[in-house]
Amino acid sequence: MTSDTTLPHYPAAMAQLDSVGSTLLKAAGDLLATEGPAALTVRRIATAAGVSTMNVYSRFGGKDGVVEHLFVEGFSRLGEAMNAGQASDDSIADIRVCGLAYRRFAIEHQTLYSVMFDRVVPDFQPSIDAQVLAGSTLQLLATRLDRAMTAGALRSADPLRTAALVWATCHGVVSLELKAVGPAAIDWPAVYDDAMGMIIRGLS
Amino acid sequence: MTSDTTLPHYPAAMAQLDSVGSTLLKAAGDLLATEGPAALTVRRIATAAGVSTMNVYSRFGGKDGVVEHLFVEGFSRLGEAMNAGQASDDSIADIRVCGLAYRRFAIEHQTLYSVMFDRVVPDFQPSIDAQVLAGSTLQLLATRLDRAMTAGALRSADPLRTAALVWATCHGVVSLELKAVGPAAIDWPAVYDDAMGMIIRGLS
DNA sequence: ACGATGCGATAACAATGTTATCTCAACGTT
DNA sequence: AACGTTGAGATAACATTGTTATCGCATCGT
Repeated sequence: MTSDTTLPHYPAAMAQLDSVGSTLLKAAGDLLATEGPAALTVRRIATAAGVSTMNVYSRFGGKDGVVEHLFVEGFSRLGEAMNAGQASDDSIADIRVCGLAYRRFAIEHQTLYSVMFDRVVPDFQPSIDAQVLAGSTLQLLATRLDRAMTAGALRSADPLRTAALVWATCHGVVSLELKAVGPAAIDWPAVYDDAMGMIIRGLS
Repeated sequence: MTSDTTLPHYPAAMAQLDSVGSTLLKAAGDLLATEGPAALTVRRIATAAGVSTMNVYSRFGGKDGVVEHLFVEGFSRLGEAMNAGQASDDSIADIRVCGLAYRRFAIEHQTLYSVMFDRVVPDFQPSIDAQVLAGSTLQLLATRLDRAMTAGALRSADPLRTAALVWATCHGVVSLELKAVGPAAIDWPAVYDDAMGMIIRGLS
């Protein structure tokens, strides 16, 4: 629903992409989604886009440039997903909705999520700008938490630091679920629900 | 302190390693710790150990075999670290000590931690046995939580599921800290303390 | 003492990211 | 209008990776 409006932190670099550049990016995204990070090779991206290998270098400066675009695009889409549910009169319920949207995004876009949060592409390090943009996703959550605090539903605290805590908790559960560490018997969706309950109770 | 005793889940494969094999493993571990996952190449491991490349294949079946050994060794050492503080009469304090030991391990062994929890080595997937062993680390935490529950310090719940929740929370905070996502202004050690407080309060 | 066997080192191979070379079409200048 | 220049893009080359094949030679059994 926010797709028709301009996102506040949307990367400027994405706007000045020509047709070949955007085709390459789309091919890379599809490749990542369908075959995983191992399929993200320069040659496969180029051939999937129907252009020659060198375009990756002239447009993006190399493989890492493509990955960085996927990285920032991932955070933009994550921000959209968390922002989908609008604010209601129940600030606690809003936080729950936000958390569930977070998990849904991670599950539905596992490989993209792994590019954003794991070091799945060797030697790739997001630029400072990209990291700042990634961090700005926290503001969404901080705003929601601040509202819950002023409404008295949560105890007062630094909203940004609290947002980091909530984010880390959600990320941790999703992360372990996706990596399948721990006994297979663990009901991770239930653990995620437990986590949201623990967050609400622990911060009240 | 448990290094002179047999660990319950210590991988049997490590016991039947000859001198060359253990030298290779040591070289790989040092390489990983000092230069990061990118330095973990078959040739560098072998030359660092002073043997020829083929030994990696005859001993471990390839690079992934070495990585799997580092993987299970990492979880064994993590288990040791979390088990270092013995049980006291304050079950809540024990849990805090356990959590702090977890963070210290992750910070002190960042690259090993990334092998254990990020997909930092392309195409490496731990075997089922290794995953089970990794999951068994949860038992340590589950035991501590169970004691706190029977002592009345925490509300009753499935200990294993609660352990998964606590583990995921700690992992999430450490993980985001190590990856430096989010604003640089965030005081992650403080967030970690917040997390432990939230856990205790949220599960009481 | 001689042949077989098997281990290990060297070399070869496929695939990766990246860089260099080369071609040729489009443009400006006279 | 013709010619030199420039620049983009494709092909090919290069270094490095994991892995496999080949070959030599020591060791063991008979």
